[in-house]
Amino acid sequence: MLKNPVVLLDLVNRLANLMRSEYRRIGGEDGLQPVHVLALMFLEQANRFSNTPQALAEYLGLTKGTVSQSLLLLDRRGLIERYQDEIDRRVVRLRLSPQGEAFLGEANPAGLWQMATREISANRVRYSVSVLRTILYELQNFSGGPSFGVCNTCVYCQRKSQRIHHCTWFGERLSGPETRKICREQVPKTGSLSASD
Amino acid sequence: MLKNPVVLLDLVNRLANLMRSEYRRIGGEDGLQPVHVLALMFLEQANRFSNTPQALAEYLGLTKGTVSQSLLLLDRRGLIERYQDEIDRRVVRLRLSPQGEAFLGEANPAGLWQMATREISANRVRYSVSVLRTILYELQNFSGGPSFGVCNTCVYCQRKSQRIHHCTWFGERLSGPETRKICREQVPKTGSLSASD
DNA sequence: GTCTTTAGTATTGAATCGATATTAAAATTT
DNA sequence: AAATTTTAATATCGATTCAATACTAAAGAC
Repeated sequence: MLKNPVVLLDLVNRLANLMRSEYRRIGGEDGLQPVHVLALMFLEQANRFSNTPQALAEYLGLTKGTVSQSLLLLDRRGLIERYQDEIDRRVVRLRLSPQGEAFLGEANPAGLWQMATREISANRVRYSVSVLRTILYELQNFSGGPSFGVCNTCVYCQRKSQRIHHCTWFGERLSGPETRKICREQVPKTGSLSASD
Repeated sequence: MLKNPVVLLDLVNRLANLMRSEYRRIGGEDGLQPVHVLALMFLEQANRFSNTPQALAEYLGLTKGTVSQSLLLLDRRGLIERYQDEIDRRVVRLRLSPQGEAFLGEANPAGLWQMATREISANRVRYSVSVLRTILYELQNFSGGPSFGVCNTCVYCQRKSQRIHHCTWFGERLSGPETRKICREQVPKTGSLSASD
């Protein structure tokens, strides 16, 4: 007897397995493993508070030592750049190199997914996003890690005017595009969690 | 700029990463890797047309050689049993051993997930299941593998009477409990795909 | 100024994983 | 019916991931 939440878990597992195969296929041509493709995808989306090895390790659910190795490889291949943080000099910042961006542009790891979701209405996608986001938030509550949500759905993200946003967590101004990236400190607004049934 | 389907993909990836960590934590006490826990979970749910190494390989998105190694380990640990198919003697059938069932019962790999989804209404879960199932079906259309859905949502599953179901694909009778397991040949009914918006 | 904490890296060993080759049974063709 | 091809699964091997441990360096606490 299969209860519905378990069916949902099974679907998430299986979808992730399928996409993992896709990442393997895509990365294989360049000698990259699935985890490398996932890392590049993360760096493409991470905002400036979340582009560190530590954040990536939490996102992937791996140890920082393991992730350090993967980053070494990506660095050797010239797909990412590493630079020291100005203020806290222990912190390493990561960004995609032009080659890294070119790789993502050509390989397009989400392409298969986009084809598969093409026929699904925006409403249904939005609704599912809201449900999965709730689960993610609850999961991280129980297991202690950050939830990595999109900035503009966060309680700390305040809209000051047409173009200016402000993060009350980090106490910094945010540009419009920045608020559409992924942040490790994101805490979802209750509004964005309980979409109408 | 993040489009909504990509946000959904990101959520699926991240949820799967988190659950993978959970599987690692749970299996670690018994020296099992995440992939072993996933395999046991699959065998718990697979119906009698889908309990083979081949099907497991397709489910996990790995090669059959790789999966063969994992099964060897699970067999050595006494967590699964392998037996030959009566009719096609190339085929190996797999099932959980009593120890395997005991492990899943105690470790409860989906426990964290069930806690995280406890507060989410059955409607919202059902709706999300329907959306993800559609995506899974589309994904497998593009990439060629089977979709592994629950039997009773399949076009081939015919209800003959109160208790008797019939699979028009394999041409065999199915018991009620069997129709709630996962099948590799499942093709979702259109009804179960397009839940109302 | 010492101690503790935190971010990241190096090293090592176990385990996954794919590629290739092989075995054995079934299906197909001639 | 014999030969060929296909299919399910396993064995071997080498490359790669990954965790564990130890380590360095910077920041923060006392």
